[in-house]
Amino acid sequence: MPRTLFVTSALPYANGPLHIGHIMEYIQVDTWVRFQRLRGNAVHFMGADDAHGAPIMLKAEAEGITPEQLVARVAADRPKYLQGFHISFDHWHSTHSPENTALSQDVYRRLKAAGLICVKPVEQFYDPVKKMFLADRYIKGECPNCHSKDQYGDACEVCSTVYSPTDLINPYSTLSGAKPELRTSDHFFFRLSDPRCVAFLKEWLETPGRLQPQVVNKAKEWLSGTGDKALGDWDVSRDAPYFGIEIPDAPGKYLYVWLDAPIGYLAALKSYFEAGKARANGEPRTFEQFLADPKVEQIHFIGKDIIYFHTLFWPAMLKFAGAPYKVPDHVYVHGHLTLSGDKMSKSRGTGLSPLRYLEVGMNPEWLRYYIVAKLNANVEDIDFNPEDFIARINSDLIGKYVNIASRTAGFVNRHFGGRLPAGPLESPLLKDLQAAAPRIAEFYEQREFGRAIREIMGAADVANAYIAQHAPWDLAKDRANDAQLETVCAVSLNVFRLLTLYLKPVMPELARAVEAFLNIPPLKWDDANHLLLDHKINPYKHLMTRVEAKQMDALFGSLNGNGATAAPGAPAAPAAAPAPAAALADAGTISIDDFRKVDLRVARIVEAEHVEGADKLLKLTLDLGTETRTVFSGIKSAYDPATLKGRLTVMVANLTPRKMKFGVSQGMVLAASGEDGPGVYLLEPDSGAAPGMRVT
RNA sequence: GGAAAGGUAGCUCAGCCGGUUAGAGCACGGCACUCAUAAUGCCGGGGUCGAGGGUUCGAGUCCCUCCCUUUCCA
Repeated sequence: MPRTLFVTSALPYANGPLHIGHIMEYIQVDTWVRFQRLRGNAVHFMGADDAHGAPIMLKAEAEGITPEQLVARVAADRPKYLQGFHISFDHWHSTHSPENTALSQDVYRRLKAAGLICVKPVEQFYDPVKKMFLADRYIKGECPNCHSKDQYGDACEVCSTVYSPTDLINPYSTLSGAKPELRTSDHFFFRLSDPRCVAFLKEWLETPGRLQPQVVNKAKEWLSGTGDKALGDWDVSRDAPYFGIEIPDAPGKYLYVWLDAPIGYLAALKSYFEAGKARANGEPRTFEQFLADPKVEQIHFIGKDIIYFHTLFWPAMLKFAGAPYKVPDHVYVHGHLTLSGDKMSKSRGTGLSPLRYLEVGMNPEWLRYYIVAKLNANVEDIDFNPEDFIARINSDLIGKYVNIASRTAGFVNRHFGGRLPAGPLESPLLKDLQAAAPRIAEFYEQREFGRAIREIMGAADVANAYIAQHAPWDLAKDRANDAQLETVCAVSLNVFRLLTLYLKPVMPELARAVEAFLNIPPLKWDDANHLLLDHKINPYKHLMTRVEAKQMDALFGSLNGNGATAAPGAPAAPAAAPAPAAALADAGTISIDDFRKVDLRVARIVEAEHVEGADKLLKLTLDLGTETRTVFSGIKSAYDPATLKGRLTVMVANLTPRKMKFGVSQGMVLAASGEDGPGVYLLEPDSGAAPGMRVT
């Protein structure tokens, strides 16, 4: 009996392009989904942009466009990535959509009717200039503990003290610079602490097989916390102005983005049904019928950073909204991707750019294979290591797997007119490999991808030893050996066919090429039960190329070259320019798109001060028009802080913030300097430029 | 400060409920082979399994303490 699966990946925030972390998750889900399809299960794989919230509203404002325009622009960018890495979503939608508005308001009304929404006054900082309430991250001030300046409203990055924004000394809005005032406003809360919710969640969490054990432990920690760790009610409203969905019957109040975001899963599904795509995919029922069916498995893949929302709020929301809403059957959590052991920046996506990966012409299936080979069912981070990547791809895929076909297909074409014999093939090797199908399937099913790959590559090793042992090149020297030669090649190519099937969830395009080579219809999992005999194959063309070190250089070039070694916050980023002529020759060229990635802005130095204990750094406070930044810059030798105040300069505004001994540097200012002689010269725009202007 | 996960060969990782000389792939050395876009096969060197205690006939595997990494929480 085939299963029916409604599968989602986490919705990416629509304030910027997809980064490698998203791609890693998509590769995991896509592999699992493709495996399910191969097995004959019905899969409806949904994705969408998470389009609401203050950050998007403010970013759009800073760019002088509407939030709608911003999310539309970001959405237009998605297919490049999804198609590029062969991610087979059945539908992609947005939380900024009529479907999501209707569903979110519906869920809200039902929760309210169930008595699970309450109103409480909340006192919060308000920006009188921007005329809006401020989330903690938009408030800065002096740490009440260590008195470091410019600390965020939730915690001090210097002394790690945690406090609330109201504890800050001399707080200011990072949006306008204004002094925020405390104001009170009514907020709506989802009563997660209601005994009904707690009882339900306990049961939901403890259902065997639903969640990974580590995830259950984590969620239960939150659920059963006492005292100040007790599970609190969830503030689900925000005051206007807010880019989001209006709360029914509450003018000026909007649903918090985290309420409508997961409902976006359902909105995508609804849109998919209404567009007729579900029907085209073999699902005749309506959206409501489908959703309400307890046999439909609702499965969410997410990263470990959002366990909280998906194991507490989300199931509780669905449960108490009632039919046709249904609680998730599974939430599968994965770890993050690190780059040679270093954490990648989530927001900036530095490190490994998926777009660059595609642009330098690297094969997307290499990355799919590499990531899948390292994934397991645990909530563990996996590491991307360039040398390891090259070794793994070249040795596993080209040296072992593809090589099996490459080294035997020639004989079949030269000696037997491209025809495989009628058999039967009595081969323990093939028998074992066929017998491995259920085991490998179970590994895929359980998301133990690394084990599946080990099993598959182990078989490839055996096959190569088999070929070496039977030496078809020796057999080919004498026609008397034809029968044996034919058998060796037929066994080898049948091994290759089975390995291709087992790898097909990971490398669909390669599998397609192999199917063309073998002249067969698309492989399904059940095809492991029989062999390919008495069959004409096509001439072999090589199926996959090796990774070259220079491709990795191209992928990471700009990072390994100078960015990683130059002290962030220091001026002149490209390592203290040597002889200019040489530097120009060595630098290579970049595209205009590469250049556009650098967000250069005019900034006014509103504050410049010495840093105690630092012999090169000055601490600069920069006004960017819409916000202020703190930047540590190595220009102490050349400038007296007093002379810098009020001057305009140019800064890199989208540089990953870097924690330094003295605080966090949120960008860098540009300055010229000679080879090793003295002198650092701060850049300054011509008169008329204003803080926040882009430099292009 | 509390919690979780992890720390096994140069690199990336396996090692189920404790059991004999700790494994694989890559890298490295030697040999073989030449069908395959130098791919493949065989052999080999290489690990005090983070440190220190303990339980046990026996511990990488269980218990305690500590160190390091990453993450979460207040």
